[in-house]
Amino acid sequence: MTTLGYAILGLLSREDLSGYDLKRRMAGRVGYFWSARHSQIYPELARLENGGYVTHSVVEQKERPDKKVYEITAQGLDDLKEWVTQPPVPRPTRDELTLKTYSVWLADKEEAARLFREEQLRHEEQLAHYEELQAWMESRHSQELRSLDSPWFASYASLRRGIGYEKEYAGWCRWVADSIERVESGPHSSGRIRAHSTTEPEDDGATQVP
Amino acid sequence: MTTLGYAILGLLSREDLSGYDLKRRMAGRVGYFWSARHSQIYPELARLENGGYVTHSVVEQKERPDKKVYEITAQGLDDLKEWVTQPPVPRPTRDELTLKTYSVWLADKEEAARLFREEQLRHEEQLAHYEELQAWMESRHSQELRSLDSPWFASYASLRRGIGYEKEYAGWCRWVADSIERVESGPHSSGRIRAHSTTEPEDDGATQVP
DNA sequence: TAAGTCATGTAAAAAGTTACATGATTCT
DNA sequence: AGAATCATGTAACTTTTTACATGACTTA
Repeated sequence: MTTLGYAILGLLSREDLSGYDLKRRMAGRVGYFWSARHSQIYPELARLENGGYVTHSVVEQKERPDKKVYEITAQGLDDLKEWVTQPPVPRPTRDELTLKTYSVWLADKEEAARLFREEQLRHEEQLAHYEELQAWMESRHSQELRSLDSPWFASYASLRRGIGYEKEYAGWCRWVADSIERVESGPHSSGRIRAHSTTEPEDDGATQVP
Repeated sequence: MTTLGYAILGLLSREDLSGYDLKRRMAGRVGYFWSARHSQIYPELARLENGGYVTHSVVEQKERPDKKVYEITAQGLDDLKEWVTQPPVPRPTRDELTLKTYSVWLADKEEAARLFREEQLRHEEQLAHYEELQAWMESRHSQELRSLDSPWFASYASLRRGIGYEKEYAGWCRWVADSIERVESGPHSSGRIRAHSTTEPEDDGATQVP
């Protein structure tokens, strides 16, 4: 079973949904931490059904195309429950902005400052959006948030991760942008630095910087 | 040009390296925010050379196999500089632990608490490792850290991102684990909640929770 | 009437992981 | 003697993205 499969089961454990519905959930909500396009969702649903994790029934609609509504099976629910507490398979981080940062010493400083200021804004906007959701949940679902068996608690816990992530990311962007703007017209070193100096320890392949 | 290509160029802008050296850098250092296996690195180096971004020379070694040492070209350096300040292509977040959290309401609470406690530890260990590097950089390279044109500044800025990320992640794990442990033997709601209650707004496909 | 939503699929390409393959030297 | 390191590649597979494909109905 793939992680995408569990993402789908996680949604179906809360409500019965069509492939189209799942696509929309993967754009917002769950999409904040796991996303997929419809071209990935439809084949995955077929695989899940083949494996006995979900079943579907065709719902005929007037004025709208018919749809296949998927429901999680007892087996699917059991598998999902099991998976939740298994340690996640370690995936390497891939963050393009941090990678750019690693080469920012080569870049035009004005453009670099603009980049980090822009990214700071992006993350602050996302944070504001999350905080709206948080306020809404805390006001309208304060009871359920305290029950570990409620999906609202689970949603809330995930949301808190998003909030912490965006807050930290925005703050870091601000720090980088500030650092660049402060020193922008300050003292300069003489161009590129290549070939390590003698004070640097030899590379043992694991513990060195930069 | 792929992001992996720029990751390689970012390393080669600092020192000339063989494919094997690059593989090691991608395991630590740069690997903290962009990683690749050697099976991806060797073909990418060939593509980069084909495009005129790098050149190589064979270095014969006694007692060790000969190696190809790659050097960045003027064109490669220009391209890298340009790329650094371009806004990163938005990539969807994929975080398996947060996805698991979304379904944690279904899980055994004792096992769930153990999971988040373990993950907290993992992130605290990574944080400790980063903070060692930080202390080392601040003591041995305090001058270069203030120069925007120094690769040490760039490494330091990237490292600060890693520190913030791990600190926030560990803190969130602790919060989840604490939440579960505090209420573990508290009041229970009656099993699964399916089919949304009437107080929930209809899904407009973008702004709803959970 | 043009754009957008609802609805479901397939195909091709790119990116990334795991496995296959080889061979010398060095450390335990 | 066996495991690990140095060194470079290819092949197969999985995952993800982008593009192709269709068609009815609704809103601007």
